[in-house]
Amino acid sequence: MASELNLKAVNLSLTASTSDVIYDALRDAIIRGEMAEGETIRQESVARLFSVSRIPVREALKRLEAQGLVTSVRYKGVVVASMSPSEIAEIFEFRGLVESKLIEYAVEAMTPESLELAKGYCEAFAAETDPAKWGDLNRLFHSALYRDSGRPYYLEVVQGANDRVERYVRAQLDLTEGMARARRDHDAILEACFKRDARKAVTLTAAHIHNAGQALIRFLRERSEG
Amino acid sequence: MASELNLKAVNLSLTASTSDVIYDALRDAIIRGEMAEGETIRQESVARLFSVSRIPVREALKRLEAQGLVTSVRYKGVVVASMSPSEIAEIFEFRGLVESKLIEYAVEAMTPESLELAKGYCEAFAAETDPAKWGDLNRLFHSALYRDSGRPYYLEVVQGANDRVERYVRAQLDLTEGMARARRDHDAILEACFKRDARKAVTLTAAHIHNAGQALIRFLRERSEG
DNA sequence: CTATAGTATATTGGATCCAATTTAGTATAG
DNA sequence: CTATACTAAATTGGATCCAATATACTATAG
Repeated sequence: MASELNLKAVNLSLTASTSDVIYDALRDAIIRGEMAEGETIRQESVARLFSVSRIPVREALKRLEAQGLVTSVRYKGVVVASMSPSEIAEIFEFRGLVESKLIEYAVEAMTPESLELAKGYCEAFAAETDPAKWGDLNRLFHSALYRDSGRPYYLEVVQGANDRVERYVRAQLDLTEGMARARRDHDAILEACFKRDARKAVTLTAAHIHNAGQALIRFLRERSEG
Repeated sequence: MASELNLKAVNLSLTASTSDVIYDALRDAIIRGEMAEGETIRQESVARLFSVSRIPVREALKRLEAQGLVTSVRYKGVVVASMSPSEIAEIFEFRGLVESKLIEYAVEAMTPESLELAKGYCEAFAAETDPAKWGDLNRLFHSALYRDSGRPYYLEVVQGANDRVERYVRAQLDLTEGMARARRDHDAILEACFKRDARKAVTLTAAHIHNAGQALIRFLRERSEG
């Protein structure tokens, strides 16, 4: 009978709870840099924003805390986590280690669809003129590349690492050299993937992340001085 | 005046909330394998256990969910997460990748205190006759080795990875060959550290984790068949 | 006797209320 | 005028209550 009514079957057990919606929204806002680091998040103001009580807000905040995106002090509140240059450097180093492995595993297994997907994002990234969208396209491109790695846990960990530095990556891309460099790097990595040259893809990926990290640290140091 | 009263100064802001206590207790129980995988955790029963309301229990569960130690389905409840052999294998592979790097960074920087600490845990592990304590000592030994790596984020990630497989590692150590092998591996790794032979420590660590993973997977397959 | 519909119970998700603590503001002693 | 003690407001942590949903149970039609 459902077929007659032309209904799309959705598993209601898996629909998002209020807490989930708030978690996603806050995570997004933090990652995108829409909330300044160190800014305190008031339970009541978030609750008002979504017209709900503080209960689901608190649950969302606990999850964000577990992911390291906010830090919380009892009876004082939670603040958007901030990272020192050395912490940022460590995350980039870590990403280099893990994402190199991911691309190695993925290149061999990469399907034509994934290659086309990556190509699409790569081109969209290069063509995009709105800086606000660079971050998303950058991430979509890399995700497409790692898609066939067959390593869901690695992907989960890398996502967590990227979440923590995403706001800084976006800042770095805004630098004209940052974006130009990223475009060139992406083209080269994509080409290596098309050629099934895992070795080269690994080297390029490691260098890509390393360089982005270095440029970012330089940028942050300059900004803090000047 | 505090000095006269002979009080120990503690930062009250940092004391554990009810939610924290419950989180720690549940995490511990899950990791140690005291709760069977697939077992559902009822908010009310946990709340009664600690003589509190369900609110802090729910917050603790959200954190556990964010760490992947439980999975939750709306209106049904949360269950202790279970892992397939391939998921377990992936985690061991991942651990090999990251912990190899950790030992590499640590060996160069390792202080005499850390070496002594590791030695102490290594000996305690080898001498321990109570299988229930093997898991703790095993982890303490490895933590001591990585302590001076200067990579807090790596350590955080490795802890998360270990949390997910700890219960299986404990099962594997219970096998007589498992424990014997672990003792030998630990001795060799420790010796390499004392000799400041980073290269060797890396190789041995990678092999140690790889072998433990292999033995575990074999054990799990045998058990599921027989 | 079985399968289905309907009902009661158990459980989770969220709202509201109260307690504990911090923070901002005010008064007062020196 | 400044530093400290006190008070009031704001904020978080937790308890209790209600709503939404799932599960177990019962009755009934066939």
